[in-house]
Amino acid sequence: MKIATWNINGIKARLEVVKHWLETAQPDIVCLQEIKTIDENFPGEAFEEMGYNVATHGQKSFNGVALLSKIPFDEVNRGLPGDDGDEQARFIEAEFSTENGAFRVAGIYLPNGNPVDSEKFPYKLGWMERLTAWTREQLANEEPLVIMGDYNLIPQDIDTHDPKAWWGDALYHPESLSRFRTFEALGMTDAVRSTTAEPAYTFWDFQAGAWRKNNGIRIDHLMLSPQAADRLNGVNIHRDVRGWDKPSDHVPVVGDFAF
DNA sequence: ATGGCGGCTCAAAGCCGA
Repeated sequence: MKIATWNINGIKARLEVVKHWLETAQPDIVCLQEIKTIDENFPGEAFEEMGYNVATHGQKSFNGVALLSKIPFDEVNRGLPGDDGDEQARFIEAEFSTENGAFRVAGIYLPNGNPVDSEKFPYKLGWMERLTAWTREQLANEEPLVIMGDYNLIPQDIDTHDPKAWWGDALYHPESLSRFRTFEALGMTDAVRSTTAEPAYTFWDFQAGAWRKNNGIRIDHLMLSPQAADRLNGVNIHRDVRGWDKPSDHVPVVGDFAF
């Protein structure tokens, strides 16, 4: 089963690109981030015509996540628990069942957190702590769990073309990394890094010729519970998509699982 | 060399992203 994450940077501007990618890649489950629209305006019919079930957690103008799945949802939950005052749409998760058992998939758009001297940075850190708390609860179920999305986090030097330039940014900051290490220490495996030691970027800025110069960073991740990691056959970053017409600044990351 | 974008919106210039 192919399970994918992709920050599309606006569904209105990206619908044709997303449809084309779905046709070529044929993923079974996809989480989209930054749909940038309310649920009512998400073009769910376009994906239903392609055989997907659709669930969204949208928001006007900014943020917003969606799940597309060729197998039916057993249950869908929207919003990251732990802060009733958080109105940003950044989290959706669903339970699925197959003849080989149940598994859970969460799609996240983790806050950027810049600038670090603003209220956005503690919001990011708090969001990461809430994600860790939710994950700790889920792991007690001992089922395959994939938490994937735009983490807005650079795990190591190798995940950026210019570590010195990025160090101290909210995406590569000791406080952000501290929360990420705690999350990993629960037993969550970074799918890409578990299969390659090479640089493998997932984002190239629209500005400054970043794509042409391969000035990328790796911030889109599939993080796996032990039971999901056991069933990982492989993972691919579809970097060619960055070179298509009207691209997002992120590319899809696809895990292949023995579910 | 250095700077270079793109999507969103009360629809123009301002906010946001990473």
